[in-house]
Amino acid sequence: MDKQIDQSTTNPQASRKSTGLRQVAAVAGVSTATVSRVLNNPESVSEGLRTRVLMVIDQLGWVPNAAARALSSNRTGAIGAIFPALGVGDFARAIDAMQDALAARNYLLLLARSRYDAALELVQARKLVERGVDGLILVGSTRSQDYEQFLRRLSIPYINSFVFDADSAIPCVGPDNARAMAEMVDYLVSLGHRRFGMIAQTNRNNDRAAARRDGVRDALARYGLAIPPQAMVEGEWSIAEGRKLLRQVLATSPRPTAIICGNALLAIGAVLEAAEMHIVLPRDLSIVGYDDTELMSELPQPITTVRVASDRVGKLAADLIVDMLEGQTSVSGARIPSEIVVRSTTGPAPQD
Amino acid sequence: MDKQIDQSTTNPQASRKSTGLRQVAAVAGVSTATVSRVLNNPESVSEGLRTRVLMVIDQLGWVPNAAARALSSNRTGAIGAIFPALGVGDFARAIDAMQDALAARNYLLLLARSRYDAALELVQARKLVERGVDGLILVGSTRSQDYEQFLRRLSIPYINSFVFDADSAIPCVGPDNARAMAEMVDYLVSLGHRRFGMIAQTNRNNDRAAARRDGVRDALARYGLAIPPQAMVEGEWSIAEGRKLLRQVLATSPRPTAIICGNALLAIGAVLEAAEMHIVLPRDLSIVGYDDTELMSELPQPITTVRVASDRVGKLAADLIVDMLEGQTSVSGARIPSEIVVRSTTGPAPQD
DNA sequence: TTGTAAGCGTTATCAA
DNA sequence: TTGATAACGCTTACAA
Repeated sequence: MDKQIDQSTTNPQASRKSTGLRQVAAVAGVSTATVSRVLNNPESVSEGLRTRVLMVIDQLGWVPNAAARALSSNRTGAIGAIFPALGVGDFARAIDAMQDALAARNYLLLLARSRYDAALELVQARKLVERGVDGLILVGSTRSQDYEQFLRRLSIPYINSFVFDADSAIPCVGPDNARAMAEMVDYLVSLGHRRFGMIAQTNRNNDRAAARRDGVRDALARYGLAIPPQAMVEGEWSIAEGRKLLRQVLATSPRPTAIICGNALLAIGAVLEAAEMHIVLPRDLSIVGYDDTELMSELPQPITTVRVASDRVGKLAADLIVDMLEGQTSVSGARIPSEIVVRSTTGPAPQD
Repeated sequence: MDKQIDQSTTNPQASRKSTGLRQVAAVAGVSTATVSRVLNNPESVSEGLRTRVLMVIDQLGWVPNAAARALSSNRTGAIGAIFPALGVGDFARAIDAMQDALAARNYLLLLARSRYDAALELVQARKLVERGVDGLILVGSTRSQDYEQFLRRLSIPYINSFVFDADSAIPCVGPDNARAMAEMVDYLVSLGHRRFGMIAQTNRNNDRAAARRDGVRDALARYGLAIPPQAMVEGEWSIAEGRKLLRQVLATSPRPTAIICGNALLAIGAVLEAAEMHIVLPRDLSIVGYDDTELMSELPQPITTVRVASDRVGKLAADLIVDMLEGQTSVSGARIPSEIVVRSTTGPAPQD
């Protein structure tokens, strides 16, 4: 009796440890090294042993312990990404694509959110590094000194996304925000517009928004034009703000004939508010946005906007960082092209 | 000279290993156990040593290695969550709140996406468990046999979110989907509606959508009413589908006077399409949605809908799973209340 | 309150 | 191709 009861506890093989690589090795009658090789370097094991080990693994239902693996190999197979927001337009699409691309190459995506807060972003980066991510995907390219220093000391690769700078020392994957906006300005000027307003996305810790604003400013300057300070306002990311800010911009005199919005929701808000003010687009006013979400084309008045293939940003960023880790020779960034999608909110400038 | 130059490389202390807990201990003149305690159980260390150790940690810029920690303690401090989609309405809000709540309690959120695919969800769950998550937050409560078995064998806790079932053996945090819809039906019936149509979200691997549909059906049955098969259609999650399906439902005869949509985008599409068909809401037709995104109230015609505090779902789910891990006594689920938000798309049923 | 030292479950080096 | 065995960087009995 006693013996039977105690068996599971006293039997050294059974009791010592739950199923682990050691147990697999014991049952298969091979060394632990061989089991490990079957997983990480199957070609280096003879076929006979390989199939035998795989059978035992399956039979025992063994699942390797990621922590032990990470500790021993100094790699986790996880990539960290820090986004200002996760559920928002282009980021959401990029994240989906990124996750798929990483999964396809057997990496896990660890997501963090910085809320457009520089200090929080550094905290998040630290946490991800603690977790042992093998690489880091960041958004933008402008950072604090502390942050720069932290990154430089890192022994893991990282890249910038949603920006593109050919001269950057670290790889970038994204659109050229300034250029995209410059193209939009070219288009509007070609329609005869000379008086502009802008409902920009706030610049706070957002170099993409800043680049878009600069792109507009510089492009206008090339035509000898400028946006008067009162007609240049900023908001975050909401329809309500777009509505409010449109009224603000239209209150300036002389009234702009074209208004450039810094993101999709601001543009939607502006267009909806214009309708409520009985302003007819594009007869009385042209409005454009940035980012081409489903809403931009499905609302009663489809909105002219800049389209960036965010899913390509995500996929390429993921592939790039993995390439860097796996020692590909040619790892450089990529400029994701942007295009102007002309819809019904833009037309010739009204005659004075 | 030589000595100075070589110091950093030959000094055994400096060269042997990069900064680790051992080095911190050496520099602070304490044992490794004390350093560990300072991090994990600060009260058990005298104040003098504690501050000394903390200074050294800061000075050396030491970052603990999560893998080693996990291996040694058998806890990772990570919670896994699997959502059908990440960037969509209520899930996006819940994820944000979840992440904040977990961070506040020093846990990391590991996100995975199942795309409403049952097989993929099980794969994701396996991966998260391999990674060593301490707990799992799932969406819904209906799963395949394999999946159920996998979860039962797990030694870590898990919970269901976005559903509520008081009788469930495992904790649920979410709204009562059926009840929310039943309340909507009560409201519409009280307005005199008797002929209903439904643009449901597809049921495929989505027990929330199924519950909402059942909720509508059962509530109508209590009034002796039913939706004819042709007036019951389903779509995924897009404005375009909402538009198309509205036409389909309105083509049935007799024409419904009230149409219930299974999610926000379907409702928005239906309302926009109605406007294009010159159908005046709510005079000619009432339309309601589910989920209260910003768009539901900001579009030209604000839409009557069900509001669920998704951020509370996220926060409570996070707190609940951590409570379970930290051995709180009373861990039970929570029903998150829902409410009907009446806007301009609903009114008395038109007279025949 | 503090220290000693034995793991935790893998990988990877070296020999065979 | 395979096997022994020493790390990997922490946590945690147990002892002092």
